[in-house]
Amino acid sequence: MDLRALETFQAVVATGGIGRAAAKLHRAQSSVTSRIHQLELSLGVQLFHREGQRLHLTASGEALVDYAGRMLELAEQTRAAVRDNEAVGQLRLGAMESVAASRLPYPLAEFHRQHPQIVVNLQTASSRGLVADVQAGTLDAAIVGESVDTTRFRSVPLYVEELVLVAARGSALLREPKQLAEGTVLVYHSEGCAYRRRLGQWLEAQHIVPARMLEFASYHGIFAAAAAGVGASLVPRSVLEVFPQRDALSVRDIPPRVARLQTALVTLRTRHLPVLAKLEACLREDAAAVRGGTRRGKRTRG
Amino acid sequence: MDLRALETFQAVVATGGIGRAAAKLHRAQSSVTSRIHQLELSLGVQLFHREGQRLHLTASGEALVDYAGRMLELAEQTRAAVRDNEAVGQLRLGAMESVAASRLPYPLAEFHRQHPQIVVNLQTASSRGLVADVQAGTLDAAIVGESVDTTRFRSVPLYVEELVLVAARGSALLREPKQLAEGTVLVYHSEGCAYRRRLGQWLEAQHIVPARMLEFASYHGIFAAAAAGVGASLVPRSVLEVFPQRDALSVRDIPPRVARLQTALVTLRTRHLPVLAKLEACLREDAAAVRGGTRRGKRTRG
DNA sequence: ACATCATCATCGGAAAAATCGATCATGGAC
DNA sequence: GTCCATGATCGATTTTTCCGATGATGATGT
Repeated sequence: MDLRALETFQAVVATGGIGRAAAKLHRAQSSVTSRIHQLELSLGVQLFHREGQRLHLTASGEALVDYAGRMLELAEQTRAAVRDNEAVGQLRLGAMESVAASRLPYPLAEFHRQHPQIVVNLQTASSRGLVADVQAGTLDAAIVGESVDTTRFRSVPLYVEELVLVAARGSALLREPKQLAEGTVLVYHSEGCAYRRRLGQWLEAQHIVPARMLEFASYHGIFAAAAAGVGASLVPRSVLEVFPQRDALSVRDIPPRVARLQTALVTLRTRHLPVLAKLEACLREDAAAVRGGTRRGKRTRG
Repeated sequence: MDLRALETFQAVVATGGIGRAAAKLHRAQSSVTSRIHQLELSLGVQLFHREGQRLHLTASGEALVDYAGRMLELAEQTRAAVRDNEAVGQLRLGAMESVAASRLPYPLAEFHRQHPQIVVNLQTASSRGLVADVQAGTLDAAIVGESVDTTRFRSVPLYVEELVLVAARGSALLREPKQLAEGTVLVYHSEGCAYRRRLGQWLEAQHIVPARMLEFASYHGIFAAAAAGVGASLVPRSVLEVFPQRDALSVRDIPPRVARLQTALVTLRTRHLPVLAKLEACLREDAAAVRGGTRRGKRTRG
């Protein structure tokens, strides 16, 4: 049984003749005849009763009419369903460097696995810059640690980052927050960085003014400097976890109120891309898995 | 999209690999690869994400898994449905000569159209003989004008025959029933004939004893003799209607109580043939059409 | 009665598709 | 590094599908 044979059969029934069906299907009459015969053979049943020139449906044939219609309909639905699940084009996604480094690799891989046709354009910037880019339409979506105007933006909570103080293993800087005033604080170079702002607010509330500040363009730089004993920094624990030489660093928690920072996927309410919903699904699923500690397929290498 | 391609796809998903699917389907690995590629091409969609050697379903692929299952299931149902509607074998049907001549041609043609594989073995005999044959198992079913024992037989009412008196056009025999005593009465040769019995009862009730009786083996004989002025006979109007030279005959009604005779399809309760149900359906439908006067496809030739 | 038309079946060859076997490419395991 | 498992690719072969021509059959028109 073949879908094309069913179509042929349906055409013969609809037009009431093999010749007319052949014309309708732009095929030779002999082809239609063969096809019907083959269908009858494969079903082991006579579909038409031939008396002279005219064809009449047999009981089996009448049964098949119904099922053929259903099968072809389902085939059409299948094509449509598969088509609808196929997203094409590109997706411009922005994220904070920290998120891009620690959180995104897995869900983005998953997304690409599910939608190989989508070209994901990932840019990193500060939270404020990202929100501005989404607003400007330069980005389709961004993952930020900012709270945004919910009238213009749609904001889907994703990960809760926990900020921790890090410094070289054994460094005196972590013993008490006040010690930070004596040393160098390593910060991300952009003013729009949500973590840097959080750090600034915390220090200010405690009337701590660091002796020196060093700006870095990447977390690798910050970690390298911290590990070398240059100073201390406030970083998300998730980023620290993907830092290869994290054994060279000491970590110190800070009060949860200051430490916890919600990140969210932010999109313009006016922009509705079907692809975006798929990406959002991947991210939410991953965030949920991270919260539950059961990220499937996660490979922990020795 | 092809059902075999869907099976292949399903096998690949089930076994988790093209090679294993090929083994399962007893096909070469390259064939499966081609088939999947062709399926992807025909759907215009990437079903698997190839990273290195392993295959992962894309979102489109996952959608197809569901639909492929449904399609193959429906295909199986189709095969089953068509098979179930296919009846094979032979059917031994008995009928009174009158019914066989006047009523059966159309519904039997319809039945044969619907079930070309069934060999219908039609025998004519008297009502009593037919019932005996059904009882003996020589016949699968019979159409008779008898009332039968409903504990052993199943009886489905079909046609109501109307018996009429016929004789040569202008014959005096039809003027009054009593005239029959003066002439020759033409009867069917079997004692078991329901019509003949009805005639006998009627004449007896009126204390009419025909001068002569002639037995015939067929209605053609009776009609020919009647038309030739040999005598009168009591025949079903339906048979008269299919007699070509009916213009040579005069017809006279008799009281409905005597004239009307119900025929029925009789089968043994212990015998259940699926084919028989189909035949019964054809006969009932035809009988209903005759009652309603709307027998479809009936061709009245000029 | 005869020719004509419409219809479907059959046949042989051509075109297309599916399959196979062998080989290559790639990434992981030892 | 070498093996091993896995798919992709290629050319040859087999199978399937299609076409065009021809034949058979019954209805229609003259």
